[in-house]
Amino acid sequence: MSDMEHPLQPPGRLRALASWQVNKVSTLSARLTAQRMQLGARTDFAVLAALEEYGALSQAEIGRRLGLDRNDVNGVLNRLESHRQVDRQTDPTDRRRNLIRLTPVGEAHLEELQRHTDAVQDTLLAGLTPEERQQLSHLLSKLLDSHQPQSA
Amino acid sequence: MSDMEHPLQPPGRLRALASWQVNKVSTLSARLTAQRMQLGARTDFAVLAALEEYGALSQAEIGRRLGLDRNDVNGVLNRLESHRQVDRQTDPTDRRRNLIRLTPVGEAHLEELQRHTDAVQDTLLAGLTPEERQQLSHLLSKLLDSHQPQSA
DNA sequence: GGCTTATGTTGGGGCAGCCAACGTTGGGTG
DNA sequence: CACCCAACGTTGGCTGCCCCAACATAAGCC
Repeated sequence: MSDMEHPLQPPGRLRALASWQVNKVSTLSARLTAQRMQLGARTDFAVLAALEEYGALSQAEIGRRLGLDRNDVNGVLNRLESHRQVDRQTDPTDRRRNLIRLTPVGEAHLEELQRHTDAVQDTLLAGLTPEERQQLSHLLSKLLDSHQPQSA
Repeated sequence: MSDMEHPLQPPGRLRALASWQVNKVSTLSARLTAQRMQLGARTDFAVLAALEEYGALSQAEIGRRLGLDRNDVNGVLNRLESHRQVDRQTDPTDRRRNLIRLTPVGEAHLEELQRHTDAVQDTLLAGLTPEERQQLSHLLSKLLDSHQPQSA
């Protein structure tokens, strides 16, 4: 072996850094996602999932639940609405709000994205045992929960 | 209390998704970072750390070790060089390469950034016990290692 | 000598998070 | 009631990060 190729490892100051690791895993996940679908579909998936689980929501409420900025929610909805995946109409009981509703087209799209998402998930976590996956998810959940007002 | 504020939880389809969780933790980390330093300082820190640990490197090698694009490495180095934190000169043994060297100014800056980074780290992981932090870091390392050719 | 490869550089595209501002609407208070 | 404040949707813009394409130069290989 002698002094074969350098391992090309990142410096130790970074290897130990949780924020660095998380960043890398995040972009890795983005890369894997881009191989199977449009990158922006991740946000679409999140919004559609929120509507499917909670029914009609206002744009601000979507943003709060997903940790997204109001502006960005607006942009996503414009795209979804143009594809008829979502229905947008002013709330009669509060004319400031827009009530966003999932259409059948949107539901179908949600399920399709779910399949792609699951596939990405499997690829991403391929190196971990089922127990480790569960552990990782649990730790991340706990971390996120500890930062309650993760507004946006 | 009755039916106080909705929990404002994200939909279940996302809560269980490792890629979603990782994304959220990553942006959370970015937010915490932005409170203490320039956002771009994260990449500066990475580059400076690589130079400090491995000595003089070429730009391409920096990119490979950190998982950064050659172009972006170039941009960072332009900034670092303009601040005299880094020294750039063509490698006499291979005139294609630029040998990048850390200057004393750069070393000082690295240590300063290290302090800020540690503080961010503590805030980010505040909700986890030391054992959990170690576990999380270990799992993320294993995940990253399982995707060897994480080129850039 | 020619071929391929690597390197640095320039320029550009796209996504994501964020902030500021505006007009509209509701809720509350005087 | 008039008034002020808070929330909402919308527009526009900025920054960081990842990525791709192209080019000229320089090394290495046959």
